[in-house]
Amino acid sequence: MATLLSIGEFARLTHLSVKALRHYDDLGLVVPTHVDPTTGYRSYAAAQVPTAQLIRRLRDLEMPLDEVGAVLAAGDVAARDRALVAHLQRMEERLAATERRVGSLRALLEGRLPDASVEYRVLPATSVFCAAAVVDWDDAERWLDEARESLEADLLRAGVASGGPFGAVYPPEFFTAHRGEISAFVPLPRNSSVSTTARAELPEMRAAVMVHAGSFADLDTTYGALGTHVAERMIGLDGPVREHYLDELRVEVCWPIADVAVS
Amino acid sequence: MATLLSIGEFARLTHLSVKALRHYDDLGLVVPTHVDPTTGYRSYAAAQVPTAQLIRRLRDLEMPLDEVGAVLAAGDVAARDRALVAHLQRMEERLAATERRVGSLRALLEGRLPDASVEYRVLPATSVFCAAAVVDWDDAERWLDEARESLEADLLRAGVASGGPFGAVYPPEFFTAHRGEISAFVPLPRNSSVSTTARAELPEMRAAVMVHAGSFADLDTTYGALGTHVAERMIGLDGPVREHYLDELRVEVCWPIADVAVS
DNA sequence: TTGCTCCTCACGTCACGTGAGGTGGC
DNA sequence: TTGCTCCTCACGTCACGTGAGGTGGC
Repeated sequence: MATLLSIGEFARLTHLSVKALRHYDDLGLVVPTHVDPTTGYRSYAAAQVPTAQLIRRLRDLEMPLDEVGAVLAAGDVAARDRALVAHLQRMEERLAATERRVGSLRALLEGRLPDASVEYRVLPATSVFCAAAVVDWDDAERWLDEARESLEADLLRAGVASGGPFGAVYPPEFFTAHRGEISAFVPLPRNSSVSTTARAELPEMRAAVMVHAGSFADLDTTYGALGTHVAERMIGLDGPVREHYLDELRVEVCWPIADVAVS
Repeated sequence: MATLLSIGEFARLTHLSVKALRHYDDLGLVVPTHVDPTTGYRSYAAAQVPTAQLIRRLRDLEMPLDEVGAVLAAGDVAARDRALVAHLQRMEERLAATERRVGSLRALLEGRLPDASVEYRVLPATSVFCAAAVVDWDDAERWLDEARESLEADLLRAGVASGGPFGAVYPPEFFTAHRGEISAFVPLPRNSSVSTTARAELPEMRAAVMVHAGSFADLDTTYGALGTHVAERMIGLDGPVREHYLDELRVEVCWPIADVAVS
């Protein structure tokens, strides 16, 4: 004879609102043990309190409801813990991103803007190992990290050293629609003869180049300075932008420009 | 002769999506300096880039758009900085809350549940200084802190010491609808004769009492244990719950029960 | 002429919250 | 009989994203 609780009582015990509980019922996350067929009144068992407490904690940590469902449905403790650890890791990443963004806001307010100079350059056609995928704006950094690892593993397998810094190509849609096909690449040494499916050729490109130094959260200021420079001189093209990741702190941004450009 | 940029170019310079830019135009946050009357094409000035960069940073930090608008419209730097500092402070509070919640999740998963015992007690009618307001669930902790400060200031002004721990009364709706009229109170000494508008009488109350020790993020587990205890014995009433804040770590939760209850 | 960017609705997303309008149990 | 809790739609919120369907400039 289990103790049954009305939805209002269950709400008070679990600190979940009645509206939230009905929503979780609709989604099948916490289904009342009994529903009166004529009135529709929900009755919860006291044994359902721990489930509700878990959901509340996961939601407090902003886990999406479909992932909450996966956690609840996880057959064994190991599968459940994997999902939980993955979420906690994402939260930590977001936390670190927030700190960088606070720094970036401070930098902007204090007028610490990039003062690097613009240089015109012809990037020669280059053989590369390349990985491409349609990626959402917010997933780009994560994807890029993975692509880098994968490409460096390819280099190792092929037994060649890289012929230059890791980089990526971003098409216009990536900036306008915050989603587009990014290509990540590692240059091969000149005259390298490896041939795998990952091998590709980057075409020659005339570019206005600016080196961004500092946090990636500030990268837009370099885009602003470089893009404004190019727009004022009316030499910009609509083509893809190339970035070269020189080291932890410096990114070379290469903005496509017309042939006519001179320094 | 300022440089004009199409919405696509402006998007690439600022790292804001075209859809977001149109949204900000609709809200009047970044209005293009020129809109073609026949085609509706938007043209942005290079001078609008810094505004866009500020918005991007504020949005990255999850500032709501109406507050962003207030920041942009702030007449002087002092007003702008007040709004920014207020937001950064809220972010820090949320960050601290997240850490507490991670701890709370760990505690639940590791089975570190409250094992305090339930005690039946008659809380006598009490004279108090009282502050009440309709408060949303998420604002409750902040409101309670303010109320406490204000009530303690009242005590000082009246020249009396408190007659017991600070506390609050929560009506059923507060738990079921996550919004309701909370009353915060400080007890007055017995036979105190101060009379101000803030003075009120808390009625006598029969209660099942459990002391919660630990983080407030875990308070629901005590509610679960206490509420289950009361429900199993069918002695619970639908009245308001009273909490007494004994010290930084301990809260006394008083659940209303029927007269018939005995231990 | 063909793409391409750009335009404006209208609707979708996510996790509920907010009423409207109505019914059963004490 | 009167409140009270509970019920089910239907729509609102927030900051955009996702198409649909269409037009101007090179």
